[in-house]
Amino acid sequence: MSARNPDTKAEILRIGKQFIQFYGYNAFSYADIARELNMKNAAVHYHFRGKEDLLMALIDNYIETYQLLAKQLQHSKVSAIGKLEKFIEPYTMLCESDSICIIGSIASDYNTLPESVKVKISSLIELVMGMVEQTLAEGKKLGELHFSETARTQALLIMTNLAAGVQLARISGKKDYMSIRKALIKQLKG
Amino acid sequence: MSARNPDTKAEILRIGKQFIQFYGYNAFSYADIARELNMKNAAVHYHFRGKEDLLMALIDNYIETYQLLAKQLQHSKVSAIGKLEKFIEPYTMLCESDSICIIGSIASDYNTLPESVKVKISSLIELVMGMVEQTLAEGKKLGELHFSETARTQALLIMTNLAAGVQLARISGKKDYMSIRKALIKQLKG
DNA sequence: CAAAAAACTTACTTATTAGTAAGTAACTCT
DNA sequence: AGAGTTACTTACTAATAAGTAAGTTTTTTG
Repeated sequence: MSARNPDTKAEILRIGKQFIQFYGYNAFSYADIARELNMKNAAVHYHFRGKEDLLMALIDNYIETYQLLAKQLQHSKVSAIGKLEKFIEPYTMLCESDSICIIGSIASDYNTLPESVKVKISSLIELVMGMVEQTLAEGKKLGELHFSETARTQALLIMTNLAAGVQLARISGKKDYMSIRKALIKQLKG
Repeated sequence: MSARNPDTKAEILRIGKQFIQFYGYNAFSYADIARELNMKNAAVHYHFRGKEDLLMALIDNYIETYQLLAKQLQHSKVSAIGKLEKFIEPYTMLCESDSICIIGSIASDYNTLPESVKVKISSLIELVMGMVEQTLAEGKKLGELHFSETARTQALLIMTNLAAGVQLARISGKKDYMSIRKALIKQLKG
Protein backbone atom coordinates (compact mmCIF):
# COMPACT_ATOMS: atom_id res chain seq x y z
CA MET A 1 0.00 0.00 0.00
CA SER A 2 2.96 2.34 0.32
CA ALA A 3 6.37 3.22 -1.05
CA ARG A 4 9.33 4.87 0.62
CA ASN A 5 7.65 6.36 3.66
CA PRO A 6 4.28 4.93 4.66
CA ASP A 7 3.33 7.58 7.18
CA THR A 8 4.33 10.84 5.56
CA LYS A 9 0.65 11.73 5.44
CA ALA A 10 0.40 11.47 9.21
CA GLU A 11 3.64 13.42 9.59
CA ILE A 12 2.31 16.24 7.43
CA LEU A 13 -0.82 16.36 9.57
CA ARG A 14 1.30 16.44 12.70
CA ILE A 15 3.42 19.34 11.46
CA GLY A 16 0.39 21.14 10.04
CA LYS A 17 -1.36 20.91 13.38
CA GLN A 18 1.74 22.23 15.15
CA PHE A 19 2.01 25.16 12.76
CA ILE A 20 -1.66 26.08 13.07
CA GLN A 21 -1.43 26.03 16.84
CA PHE A 22 1.87 27.88 16.98
CA TYR A 23 1.72 30.37 14.08
CA GLY A 24 -1.88 30.34 12.85
CA TYR A 25 -3.47 29.00 9.67
CA ASN A 26 -2.54 31.96 7.48
CA ALA A 27 1.05 32.18 8.65
CA PHE A 28 2.62 29.00 7.26
CA SER A 29 3.04 27.54 3.80
CA TYR A 30 3.40 24.13 2.21
CA ALA A 31 7.08 24.98 1.75
CA ASP A 32 7.39 25.34 5.54
CA ILE A 33 5.91 21.88 6.09
CA ALA A 34 8.11 20.41 3.36
CA ARG A 35 11.25 21.96 4.86
CA GLU A 36 10.40 20.48 8.27
CA LEU A 37 10.09 17.00 6.72
CA ASN A 38 13.05 17.34 4.33
CA MET A 39 11.00 17.18 1.18
CA LYS A 40 9.67 19.43 -1.57
CA ASN A 41 6.41 21.36 -1.45
CA ALA A 42 5.10 19.25 -4.34
CA ALA A 43 5.30 16.21 -2.07
CA VAL A 44 2.94 17.89 0.36
CA HIS A 45 0.57 18.62 -2.52
CA TYR A 46 0.71 14.93 -3.41
CA HIS A 47 -0.80 14.00 -0.03
CA PHE A 48 -3.14 16.97 0.35
CA ARG A 49 -4.32 18.78 -2.77
CA GLY A 50 -4.32 22.13 -1.01
CA LYS A 51 -4.16 23.77 2.37
CA GLU A 52 -7.91 23.56 2.65
CA ASP A 53 -7.79 19.76 2.30
CA LEU A 54 -5.09 19.55 4.94
CA LEU A 55 -7.19 21.58 7.35
CA MET A 56 -10.26 19.48 6.63
CA ALA A 57 -8.34 16.28 7.37
CA LEU A 58 -7.03 17.78 10.58
CA ILE A 59 -10.49 18.69 11.79
CA ASP A 60 -11.69 15.20 10.86
CA ASN A 61 -8.94 13.82 13.11
CA TYR A 62 -10.15 15.96 15.97
CA ILE A 63 -13.74 14.88 15.41
CA GLU A 64 -12.69 11.23 15.60
CA THR A 65 -10.62 11.84 18.71
CA TYR A 66 -13.39 13.64 20.54
CA GLN A 67 -16.02 11.12 19.45
CA LEU A 68 -13.84 8.45 21.01
CA LEU A 69 -13.26 10.51 24.15
CA ALA A 70 -16.99 11.22 24.49
CA LYS A 71 -17.73 7.50 24.40
CA GLN A 72 -14.97 6.72 26.87
CA LEU A 73 -16.27 9.33 29.29
CA GLN A 74 -19.84 8.05 29.03
CA HIS A 75 -18.88 4.53 30.07
CA SER A 76 -16.35 5.66 32.63
CA LYS A 77 -16.85 5.64 36.37
CA VAL A 78 -14.49 8.55 36.90
CA SER A 79 -15.98 11.51 38.79
CA ALA A 80 -17.31 14.47 36.82
CA ILE A 81 -14.43 16.57 38.10
CA GLY A 82 -12.04 13.87 36.95
CA LYS A 83 -13.63 13.94 33.51
CA LEU A 84 -13.34 17.71 33.29
CA GLU A 85 -9.73 17.54 34.37
CA LYS A 86 -9.10 15.08 31.56
CA PHE A 87 -10.72 17.57 29.21
CA ILE A 88 -8.65 20.47 30.52
CA GLU A 89 -5.33 18.60 30.38
CA PRO A 90 -4.60 19.21 26.67
CA TYR A 91 -5.00 22.95 27.15
CA THR A 92 -2.36 22.87 29.83
CA MET A 93 -0.05 21.03 27.44
CA LEU A 94 -0.70 23.60 24.72
CA CYS A 95 0.15 26.34 27.15
CA GLU A 96 3.48 24.68 27.90
CA SER A 97 4.44 24.79 24.21
CA ASP A 98 3.27 28.39 23.63
CA SER A 99 0.53 27.11 21.40
CA ILE A 100 -3.21 27.70 21.26
CA CYS A 101 -6.09 25.35 20.62
CA ILE A 102 -7.17 24.56 17.07
CA ILE A 103 -10.63 25.98 17.62
CA GLY A 104 -9.30 29.30 18.85
CA SER A 105 -6.79 29.44 16.04
CA ILE A 106 -9.39 28.71 13.39
CA ALA A 107 -11.89 31.08 15.00
CA SER A 108 -9.38 33.90 14.55
CA ASP A 109 -8.91 33.15 10.86
CA TYR A 110 -12.55 32.18 10.37
CA ASN A 111 -13.45 34.83 7.79
CA THR A 112 -10.67 33.73 5.45
CA LEU A 113 -11.75 30.09 5.33
CA PRO A 114 -13.82 28.29 2.69
CA GLU A 115 -17.37 27.27 3.52
CA SER A 116 -16.50 23.57 3.77
CA VAL A 117 -14.11 24.24 6.66
CA LYS A 118 -16.58 26.55 8.38
CA VAL A 119 -19.20 23.81 8.41
CA LYS A 120 -16.83 21.17 9.70
CA ILE A 121 -15.37 23.28 12.48
CA SER A 122 -18.88 24.08 13.56
CA SER A 123 -19.69 20.40 13.99
CA LEU A 124 -16.47 19.87 15.94
CA ILE A 125 -17.49 22.62 18.33
CA GLU A 126 -20.94 21.14 18.82
CA LEU A 127 -19.35 17.78 19.55
CA VAL A 128 -16.99 19.19 22.16
CA MET A 129 -19.66 21.44 23.65
CA GLY A 130 -22.06 18.54 23.90
CA MET A 131 -19.48 16.44 25.71
CA VAL A 132 -18.68 19.11 28.27
CA GLU A 133 -22.35 19.95 28.67
CA GLN A 134 -23.26 16.37 29.41
CA THR A 135 -20.43 15.93 31.88
CA LEU A 136 -21.52 19.08 33.67
CA ALA A 137 -25.20 18.09 33.77
CA GLU A 138 -24.32 14.65 35.08
CA GLY A 139 -22.01 16.04 37.78
CA LYS A 140 -24.65 18.49 38.90
CA LYS A 141 -27.32 15.77 39.13
CA LEU A 142 -25.02 13.72 41.33
CA GLY A 143 -24.43 16.73 43.57
CA GLU A 144 -20.78 16.70 42.66
CA LEU A 145 -20.68 19.94 40.67
CA HIS A 146 -22.26 23.28 41.47
CA PHE A 147 -23.26 26.01 39.03
CA SER A 148 -26.36 28.13 38.55
CA GLU A 149 -26.36 28.55 34.75
CA THR A 150 -27.66 26.00 32.28
CA ALA A 151 -25.16 23.27 31.44
CA ARG A 152 -24.81 24.77 27.97
CA THR A 153 -23.95 28.22 29.28
CA GLN A 154 -21.59 26.80 31.90
CA ALA A 155 -19.88 24.80 29.17
CA LEU A 156 -19.51 27.99 27.13
CA LEU A 157 -17.94 29.76 30.09
CA ILE A 158 -15.43 26.96 30.61
CA MET A 159 -14.58 26.64 26.92
CA THR A 160 -13.98 30.37 26.54
CA ASN A 161 -11.88 30.51 29.72
CA LEU A 162 -9.65 27.76 28.36
CA ALA A 163 -9.46 28.87 24.73
CA ALA A 164 -8.62 32.49 25.53
CA GLY A 165 -6.65 31.38 28.57
CA VAL A 166 -3.99 29.73 26.43
CA GLN A 167 -4.04 32.69 24.05
CA LEU A 168 -3.51 35.19 26.83
CA ALA A 169 -0.84 33.03 28.45
CA ARG A 170 1.39 33.55 25.40
CA ILE A 171 1.48 37.25 26.13
CA SER A 172 1.03 37.73 29.84
CA GLY A 173 2.53 34.44 31.00
CA LYS A 174 1.61 30.90 31.96
CA LYS A 175 0.81 31.92 35.52
CA ASP A 176 -2.36 33.61 34.27
CA TYR A 177 -3.48 30.40 32.57
CA MET A 178 -2.81 28.47 35.76
CA SER A 179 -4.91 30.91 37.78
CA ILE A 180 -7.79 30.47 35.36
CA ARG A 181 -7.52 26.70 35.42
CA LYS A 182 -7.45 26.58 39.20
CA ALA A 183 -10.38 29.00 39.57
CA LEU A 184 -12.43 27.01 37.09
CA ILE A 185 -12.13 23.77 39.00
CA LYS A 186 -12.61 25.43 42.37
CA GLN A 187 -15.83 27.13 41.26
CA LEU A 188 -17.31 23.92 39.90
CA LYS A 189 -16.54 22.02 43.08
CA GLY A 190 -18.65 24.57 44.89
CA MET B 1 0.32 70.71 7.17
CA SER B 2 -1.39 68.62 4.51
CA ALA B 3 -2.04 68.14 0.85
CA ARG B 4 -4.93 66.42 -0.87
CA ASN B 5 -6.28 64.37 2.04
CA PRO B 6 -5.33 65.37 5.57
CA ASP B 7 -6.65 62.28 7.33
CA THR B 8 -5.57 59.39 5.14
CA LYS B 9 -3.37 58.21 7.98
CA ALA B 10 -6.37 57.85 10.27
CA GLU B 11 -8.32 56.15 7.49
CA ILE B 12 -5.54 53.60 7.00
CA LEU B 13 -5.58 52.89 10.72
CA ARG B 14 -9.36 52.51 10.63
CA ILE B 15 -9.25 50.01 7.77
CA GLY B 16 -6.25 48.21 9.23
CA LYS B 17 -8.08 47.78 12.50
CA GLN B 18 -11.14 46.46 10.69
CA PHE B 19 -9.04 43.96 8.72
CA ILE B 20 -7.20 42.71 11.79
CA GLN B 21 -10.48 42.20 13.62
CA PHE B 22 -12.25 40.63 10.67
CA TYR B 23 -9.56 38.61 8.85
CA GLY B 24 -6.56 38.53 11.18
CA TYR B 25 -3.15 40.22 10.98
CA ASN B 26 -1.59 37.72 8.58
CA ALA B 27 -4.54 37.61 6.21
CA PHE B 28 -4.51 41.07 4.66
CA SER B 29 -1.98 43.11 2.71
CA TYR B 30 -1.17 46.74 2.08
CA ALA B 31 -2.75 46.29 -1.33
CA ASP B 32 -6.02 45.36 0.38
CA ILE B 33 -5.96 48.54 2.43
CA ALA B 34 -5.05 50.60 -0.63
CA ARG B 35 -7.91 49.11 -2.66
CA GLU B 36 -10.37 49.95 0.09
CA LEU B 37 -9.23 53.60 0.06
CA ASN B 38 -8.86 53.86 -3.73
CA MET B 39 -5.16 54.35 -3.71
CA LYS B 40 -1.93 52.45 -4.42
CA ASN B 41 -0.04 50.31 -1.95
CA ALA B 42 2.90 52.72 -2.09
CA ALA B 43 0.65 55.37 -0.55
CA VAL B 44 0.09 53.13 2.44
CA HIS B 45 3.85 52.65 2.75
CA TYR B 46 4.20 56.44 2.71
CA HIS B 47 2.16 56.71 5.91
CA PHE B 48 3.38 53.53 7.60
CA ARG B 49 6.78 52.16 6.63
CA GLY B 50 5.62 48.59 7.04
CA LYS B 51 2.86 46.44 8.45
CA GLU B 52 4.67 46.28 11.75
CA ASP B 53 4.57 50.08 12.07
CA LEU B 54 0.88 50.11 11.27
CA LEU B 55 0.22 47.56 13.99
CA MET B 56 2.34 49.48 16.47
CA ALA B 57 0.40 52.68 15.77
CA LEU B 58 -2.86 50.82 16.17
CA ILE B 59 -1.89 49.42 19.56
CA ASP B 60 -0.75 52.91 20.59
CA ASN B 61 -4.23 54.14 19.73
CA TYR B 62 -5.76 51.49 21.94
CA ILE B 63 -3.41 52.33 24.77
CA GLU B 64 -4.45 55.98 24.56
CA THR B 65 -8.11 55.06 24.42
CA TYR B 66 -7.94 52.79 27.44
CA GLN B 67 -5.80 55.22 29.42
CA LEU B 68 -8.52 57.78 28.87
CA LEU B 69 -11.25 55.31 29.75
CA ALA B 70 -9.43 54.25 32.90
CA LYS B 71 -9.25 57.85 34.05
CA GLN B 72 -12.89 58.47 33.22
CA LEU B 73 -13.96 55.42 35.18
CA GLN B 74 -11.88 56.39 38.20
CA HIS B 75 -13.55 59.78 38.53
CA SER B 76 -16.98 58.50 37.61
CA LYS B 77 -19.82 57.90 40.05
CA VAL B 78 -21.33 55.16 37.94
CA SER B 79 -21.81 51.82 39.73
CA ALA B 80 -19.20 49.10 39.30
CA ILE B 81 -21.67 47.08 37.26
CA GLY B 82 -22.28 50.12 35.10
CA LYS B 83 -18.54 50.45 34.53
CA LEU B 84 -18.21 46.81 33.60
CA GLU B 85 -21.11 47.11 31.22
CA LYS B 86 -19.34 50.02 29.57
CA PHE B 87 -16.28 47.80 29.27
CA ILE B 88 -18.28 44.92 27.81
CA GLU B 89 -20.16 47.05 25.27
CA PRO B 90 -17.43 47.10 22.57
CA TYR B 91 -17.29 43.30 22.58
CA THR B 92 -20.98 43.18 21.84
CA MET B 93 -20.44 45.57 18.92
CA LEU B 94 -17.59 43.42 17.60
CA CYS B 95 -19.86 40.41 17.78
CA GLU B 96 -22.46 42.20 15.68
CA SER B 97 -19.93 42.74 12.89
CA ASP B 98 -18.51 39.19 12.99
CA SER B 99 -15.24 40.58 14.27
CA ILE B 100 -13.01 39.70 17.19
CA CYS B 101 -11.08 41.88 19.60
CA ILE B 102 -7.60 43.12 18.72
CA ILE B 103 -6.03 41.36 21.67
CA GLY B 104 -7.50 37.99 20.71
CA SER B 105 -6.56 38.51 17.09
CA ILE B 106 -2.98 39.41 17.94
CA ALA B 107 -2.73 36.63 20.50
CA SER B 108 -3.51 34.13 17.74
CA ASP B 109 -0.77 35.50 15.47
CA TYR B 110 1.55 36.21 18.37
CA ASN B 111 4.41 33.93 17.34
CA THR B 112 4.71 35.61 13.93
CA LEU B 113 5.13 39.12 15.34
CA PRO B 114 8.32 41.13 15.91
CA GLU B 115 9.50 41.72 19.46
CA SER B 116 8.50 45.38 19.44
CA VAL B 117 4.84 44.47 18.92
CA LYS B 118 4.96 41.72 21.52
CA VAL B 119 6.17 44.17 24.14
CA LYS B 120 3.57 46.79 23.29
CA ILE B 121 0.63 44.39 23.24
CA SER B 122 1.73 43.14 26.60
CA SER B 123 1.53 46.64 28.07
CA LEU B 124 -1.92 47.11 26.54
CA ILE B 125 -3.11 43.95 28.24
CA GLU B 126 -1.73 45.03 31.60
CA LEU B 127 -3.49 48.37 31.20
CA VAL B 128 -6.84 46.77 30.42
CA MET B 129 -6.41 44.09 33.07
CA GLY B 130 -5.54 46.72 35.67
CA MET B 131 -8.62 48.71 34.82
CA VAL B 132 -10.97 45.75 35.11
CA GLU B 133 -9.20 44.54 38.24
CA GLN B 134 -9.60 47.89 39.93
CA THR B 135 -13.26 48.18 39.01
CA LEU B 136 -13.87 44.71 40.38
CA ALA B 137 -12.01 45.36 43.64
CA GLU B 138 -13.87 48.61 44.14
CA GLY B 139 -17.26 47.03 43.47
CA LYS B 140 -16.52 44.22 45.88
CA LYS B 141 -15.47 46.62 48.61
CA LEU B 142 -18.74 48.51 48.21
CA GLY B 143 -20.67 45.24 48.47
CA GLU B 144 -21.93 45.72 44.96
CA LEU B 145 -20.06 42.85 43.31
CA HIS B 146 -19.60 39.29 44.50
CA PHE B 147 -16.79 36.90 43.62
CA SER B 148 -14.48 34.64 45.59
CA GLU B 149 -11.31 34.81 43.50
CA THR B 150 -8.76 37.60 43.64
CA ALA B 151 -9.66 40.64 41.55
CA ARG B 152 -6.84 39.72 39.15
CA THR B 153 -8.12 36.20 38.61
CA GLN B 154 -11.71 37.38 38.28
CA ALA B 155 -10.57 39.93 35.70
CA LEU B 156 -8.82 37.13 33.80
CA LEU B 157 -11.99 35.06 33.82
CA ILE B 158 -14.04 37.95 32.46
CA MET B 159 -11.48 38.91 29.82
CA THR B 160 -11.20 35.35 28.54
CA ASN B 161 -14.98 34.89 28.49
CA LEU B 162 -15.32 38.00 26.35
CA ALA B 163 -12.32 37.49 24.06
CA ALA B 164 -13.15 33.88 23.25
CA GLY B 165 -16.86 34.66 23.39
CA VAL B 166 -16.69 36.85 20.30
CA GLN B 167 -14.43 34.29 18.60
CA LEU B 168 -16.82 31.44 19.26
CA ALA B 169 -19.82 33.54 18.25
CA ARG B 170 -18.50 33.69 14.69
CA ILE B 171 -18.82 29.93 14.44
CA SER B 172 -21.62 28.85 16.73
CA GLY B 173 -23.69 32.02 16.62
CA LYS B 174 -24.27 35.28 18.44
CA LYS B 175 -26.69 33.64 20.87
CA ASP B 176 -23.76 31.92 22.57
CA TYR B 177 -22.01 35.24 23.09
CA MET B 178 -25.17 36.71 24.54
CA SER B 179 -25.48 33.82 26.99
CA ILE B 180 -21.92 34.39 28.14
CA ARG B 181 -22.44 38.11 28.53
CA LYS B 182 -25.62 37.63 30.53
CA ALA B 183 -24.10 34.97 32.77
CA LEU B 184 -21.07 37.14 33.44
CA ILE B 185 -23.11 40.06 34.74
CA LYS B 186 -25.49 37.85 36.67
CA GLN B 187 -22.67 36.08 38.49
CA LEU B 188 -21.00 39.32 39.49
CA LYS B 189 -24.25 40.78 40.82
CA GLY B 190 -25.16 37.79 42.83
C1' DC C 1 10.04 -10.84 -12.62
C1' DA C 2 7.20 -7.48 -14.94
C1' DA C 3 3.68 -4.13 -14.56
C1' DA C 4 1.29 -1.19 -11.83
C1' DA C 5 0.80 1.75 -8.17
C1' DA C 6 2.77 4.81 -4.60
C1' DA C 7 5.75 8.32 -3.16
C1' DC C 8 8.11 11.23 -4.41
C1' DT C 9 11.57 15.23 -7.23
C1' DT C 10 12.43 18.57 -10.84
C1' DA C 11 11.13 22.33 -12.91
C1' DC C 12 8.08 25.13 -13.92
C1' DT C 13 3.77 28.94 -13.79
C1' DT C 14 0.95 32.44 -12.08
C1' DA C 15 -0.33 35.42 -8.35
C1' DT C 16 0.56 37.97 -4.44
C1' DT C 17 3.56 40.08 -1.08
C1' DA C 18 6.42 43.71 1.06
C1' DG C 19 8.93 47.25 -0.23
C1' DT C 20 11.40 51.10 -2.90
C1' DA C 21 13.08 54.79 -6.14
C1' DA C 22 11.75 58.33 -8.88
C1' DG C 23 8.53 61.38 -10.52
C1' DT C 24 4.24 64.43 -10.12
C1' DA C 25 0.44 67.15 -8.39
C1' DA C 26 -1.34 70.02 -4.86
C1' DC C 27 -1.06 72.80 -1.09
C1' DT C 28 1.49 76.15 2.28
C1' DC C 29 4.24 79.62 3.56
C1' DT C 30 7.14 83.42 2.84
C1' DA D 1 5.20 84.08 -7.43
C1' DG D 2 8.53 80.71 -6.21
C1' DA D 3 10.42 77.18 -2.94
C1' DG D 4 9.56 73.78 -0.09
C1' DT D 5 6.70 70.29 1.82
C1' DT D 6 3.05 66.84 1.72
C1' DA D 7 0.63 63.37 -0.41
C1' DC D 8 0.56 60.83 -3.38
C1' DT D 9 1.29 57.64 -8.43
C1' DT D 10 4.01 54.99 -11.61
C1' DA D 11 6.77 51.50 -12.21
C1' DC D 12 9.48 48.63 -10.75
C1' DT D 13 12.20 44.45 -7.66
C1' DA D 14 12.94 40.38 -5.04
C1' DA D 15 10.76 36.97 -2.30
C1' DT D 16 7.33 33.90 -1.35
C1' DA D 17 2.80 31.63 -2.24
C1' DA D 18 -0.12 27.94 -4.15
C1' DG D 19 -0.29 24.79 -7.46
C1' DT D 20 0.80 21.58 -11.53
C1' DA D 21 2.78 18.59 -15.27
C1' DA D 22 6.06 15.40 -16.25
C1' DG D 23 9.57 12.45 -15.00
C1' DT D 24 12.02 9.21 -11.48
C1' DT D 25 12.60 5.92 -7.91
C1' DT D 26 10.90 2.57 -4.87
C1' DT D 27 7.74 -0.82 -3.37
C1' DT D 28 3.92 -3.97 -3.98
C1' DT D 29 1.47 -7.39 -6.27
C1' DG D 30 -0.22 -10.57 -9.74
